Amino acid sequence: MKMDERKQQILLAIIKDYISTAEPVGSRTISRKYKLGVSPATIRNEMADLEEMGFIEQPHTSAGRIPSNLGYRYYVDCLMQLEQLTEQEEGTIRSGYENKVREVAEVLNRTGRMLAQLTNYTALVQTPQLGKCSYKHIQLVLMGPAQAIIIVVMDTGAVHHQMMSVPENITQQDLDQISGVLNAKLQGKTMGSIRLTLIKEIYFELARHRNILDLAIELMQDRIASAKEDKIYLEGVFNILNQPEFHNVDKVKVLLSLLEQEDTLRDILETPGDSQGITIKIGSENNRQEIQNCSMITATYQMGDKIMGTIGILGPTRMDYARVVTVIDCMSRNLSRTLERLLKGQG
Amino acid sequence: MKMDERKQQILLAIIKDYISTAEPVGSRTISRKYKLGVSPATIRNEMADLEEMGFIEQPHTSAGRIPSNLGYRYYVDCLMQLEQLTEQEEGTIRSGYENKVREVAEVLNRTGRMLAQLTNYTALVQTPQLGKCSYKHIQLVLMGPAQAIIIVVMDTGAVHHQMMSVPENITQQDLDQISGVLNAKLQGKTMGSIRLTLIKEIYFELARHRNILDLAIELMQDRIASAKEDKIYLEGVFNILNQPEFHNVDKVKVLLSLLEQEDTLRDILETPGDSQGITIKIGSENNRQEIQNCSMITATYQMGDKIMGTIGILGPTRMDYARVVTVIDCMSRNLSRTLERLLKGQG
DNA sequence: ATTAGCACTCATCAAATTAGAGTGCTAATA
DNA sequence: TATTAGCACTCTAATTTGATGAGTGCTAAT
Repeated sequence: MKMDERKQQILLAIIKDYISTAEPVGSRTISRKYKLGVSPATIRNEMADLEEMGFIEQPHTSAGRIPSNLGYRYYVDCLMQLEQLTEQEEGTIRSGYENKVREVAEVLNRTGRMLAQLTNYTALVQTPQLGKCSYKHIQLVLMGPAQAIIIVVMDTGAVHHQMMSVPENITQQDLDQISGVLNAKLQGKTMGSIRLTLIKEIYFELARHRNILDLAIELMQDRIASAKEDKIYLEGVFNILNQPEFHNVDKVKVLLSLLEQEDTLRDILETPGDSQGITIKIGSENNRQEIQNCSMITATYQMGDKIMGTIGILGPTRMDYARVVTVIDCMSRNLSRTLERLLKGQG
Repeated sequence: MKMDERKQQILLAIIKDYISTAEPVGSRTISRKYKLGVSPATIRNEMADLEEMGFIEQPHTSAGRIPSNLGYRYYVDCLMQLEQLTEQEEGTIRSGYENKVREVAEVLNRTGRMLAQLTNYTALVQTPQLGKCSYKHIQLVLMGPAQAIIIVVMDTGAVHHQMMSVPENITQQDLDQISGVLNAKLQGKTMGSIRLTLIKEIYFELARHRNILDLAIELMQDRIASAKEDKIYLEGVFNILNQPEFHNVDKVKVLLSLLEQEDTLRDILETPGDSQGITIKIGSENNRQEIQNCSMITATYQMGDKIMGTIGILGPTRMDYARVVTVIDCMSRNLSRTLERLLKGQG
């Protein structure tokens, strides 16, 4: 069977209608609302074909048709026409980013809120991945008789800190000395790029403070790099409760218990390969089977030309793909631009 | 009408039964399950009295009785007998706190998770309130040609940071000088306690860097102190979906949209006066009318003898008060102890 | 003061009924 | 040959009905 022009139009009509009404679409509706110039009977025949081809399905005998995952996929790949944002929406976004911002975290936070608000779905925003950014400044600060804090500033502007124990007799001068050497050796280096030889150099220069160094380097590598690899902001979780597919509390429960764990969020956001740009995962294409009735649209954002993280929208498979793609595209560009401006130029 | 011994016992039975079953309690049930040695008819008479007194109410004519807010209040104030935690639970808590912890944030996070897990309700954990803790260390770090980060370490171990613009020609030496003066003047001072005279002293010593100072002090006072006054961790939100009173999606929606805003969380956690120890707010006693069918049990935690923040459990008014009070009491003590150990002694 | 007995109320559940949307097929039509 | 009108059929969802049973309040007996 071939996919001719008319079949495409009918499929498009079914998908558009289902996206906006959440009700199975019947032949009569199509012939009335989307004037294709043919009678319901003809549409019925075509629909039988589309069903056989796997693009649509029938919830039960006497109901209309709904798109299948394959149908959505075809729509997204071949039929979808992107929407334009309204003047007003563009304005909202622009002013959201133009507003004075000093911190990366704040920008990301705001991004999440705007995404959720503009799409009415749930937004996920991943903070920059530390492995990919480099040390800007390292500072050890004495806190108490045997305690210090190690503060690590990355070139993205992110600041991480961690308590550590130090020998009783250590002074702030000692710590300053250590900080000095660490800075000299590590500044500008990516976390991933630190080699053993470099570490040896540091130990050589600071043989006296061996045990503090052990701890400091362990903290910098393990703790800060792995434990806090990236954080994921969630925004607009309750938006999803407005969708009719989540009027059943059990489904909500499954989803919420999933979203409450950051690990799974990371899993959900992940895209196969290092795909740049926009990725759409529909239903069973998702990494988690708990969200088989959801779709995920993600985009990466970058600083300069390094991809630093991902933002995404989670909604039902019946989501408004055209709109979400437009929004997320616009937002990821704005986000990249803003971050760059924030860090390179002056905030 | 007077509240005699038997009325109390009947009220207690109703409340206990309703807490565990979520179903209206009838006279027959009480006489059978809780052998008070009287017939259902007698209990019916007493129940009519209790209803007139406002302690219980009838959802509809042919149903049993459920406790009213006033009934819960009487229970909590006069009838409730605290539960003991099991050996195992005590163990869980102890080991949860014994595990190596280096950071305040981590301890609080874990506290939230344990609270949610032990009670099966939603846990709220407020981070230490900045206004009440004092500056330990202030550091300005040059980031770029005209940008710096101000890092503020509090005596609680909390670290706050904020980007700021600085004049083009400023050097790290300048910033070190400023940091030095700020430290000398502000170390050990509470945020609330800084007086104008002190600020003047600082300006006098650093007249040269007036504009940086303006910004730094503004940031320290406004931004860090107010914007980040305290953060509130939410844990186990989806636990509440297990409660039959939230089997209706609309109610869930109201609750979730409330919990998604940190401001309202703060509002909800707030207790009238500076009440130390455990506070119970039942139904309409809550600050927000959206949670009139919920109760909130909170406890404060301290460092030394300063009250630093609040932890709380949010559940339906039909929550297991006896258990939650025990759990939260135990947790807040453990938390206070752990924080003290973490900061005073060595982590 | 307590209790047995009884009439009464009301929510809940299941079965029966109805209404309507939508289909697939067939035969007529262009 | 492609399209369409017409019609019988199917199935869901909504509504109605009736039965069930839990629970009450009242009264009169204990």
